[in-house]
Amino acid sequence: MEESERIQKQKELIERIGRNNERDGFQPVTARILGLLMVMDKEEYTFDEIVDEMQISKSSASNALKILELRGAIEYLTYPGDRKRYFRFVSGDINEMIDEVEKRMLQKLDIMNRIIELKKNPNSKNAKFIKNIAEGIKFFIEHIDKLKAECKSKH
Amino acid sequence: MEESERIQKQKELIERIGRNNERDGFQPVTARILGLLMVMDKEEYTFDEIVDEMQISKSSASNALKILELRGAIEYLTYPGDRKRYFRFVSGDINEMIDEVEKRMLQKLDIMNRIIELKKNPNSKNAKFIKNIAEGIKFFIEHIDKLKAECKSKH
DNA sequence: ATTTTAGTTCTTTTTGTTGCGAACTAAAAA
DNA sequence: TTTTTAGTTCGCAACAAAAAGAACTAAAAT
Repeated sequence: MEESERIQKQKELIERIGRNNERDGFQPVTARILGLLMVMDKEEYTFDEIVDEMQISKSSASNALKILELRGAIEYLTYPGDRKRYFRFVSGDINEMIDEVEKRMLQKLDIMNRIIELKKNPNSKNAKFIKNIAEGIKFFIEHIDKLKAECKSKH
Repeated sequence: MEESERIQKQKELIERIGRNNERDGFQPVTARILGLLMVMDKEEYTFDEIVDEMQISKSSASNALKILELRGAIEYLTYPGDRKRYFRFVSGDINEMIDEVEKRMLQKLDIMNRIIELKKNPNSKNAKFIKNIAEGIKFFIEHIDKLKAECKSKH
């Protein structure tokens, strides 16, 4: 593959990652900056390089970078005698991802249990449906816990 | 607990479920109608009852119910000699939920692999980070598959 | 001391979403 | 045949979210 073609494909991938990250609650510009820092060969981008590369305003860049840093998705470093910040992607590990999935499942389980508690007739078809879902979620969460333990012992 | 208090708590729970469902990509009214059909004791609501209960316009109800039906979250049935549709919640089972989680993980894995493919230097720090995430995701997906198999044999 | 650099913060503009109401349709009832 | 019922569709107004721009700050360079 030619160099220019490869870079073109990297740019397209940033767009795809951007859309994917939006589903995790990042806003468009933020989502794509994270993509940039993940796919390109350059490992450290300055503020101005990001503004330039993404064709966005300084304010958008400033806000996006702040959010990404707070979420622990990126970090920046500085070099002596250079006032610029150098931003780079930080790898979040698999445990964090699993925790995220588990947290959402726990929230859903909590809701299901609350629905059941508030049912007048706990044997209605609807109540049984909900109980069944709650059982399934419980099963899933238990196995996620086992998986996390396994994951920890492996590393 | 008194009857009126219980119903009050059910209404509050609908609001909570609504916010939770919004995170799954449902819009506010849609998210809360799904909550209504999950928590209340009444198992079948007509179009007008939903309009009435949620204090929304017919058009909002119409659109929300269409979306919920297309997504397979609710269904409706009719009774002979009665033109009204009776809507009710349908339980999606745990396998669907697990599939959903797995699908998103597969998308992420695909993205990670694509990033690695397009790297100029596959041994850069950044590339190693990405490889590490990909490994973790692969590990997770494999265990999800085992879990699904186990889940199936149980039912 | 003034200018430049590297950003931040506040305000405005642009863009997108949400839900309503009015007009419509198709079937059933009167 | 006209009216009522049970909805659907479309356009619009109100609102919310995102990004831009302008004004600002603090440190460094000239």
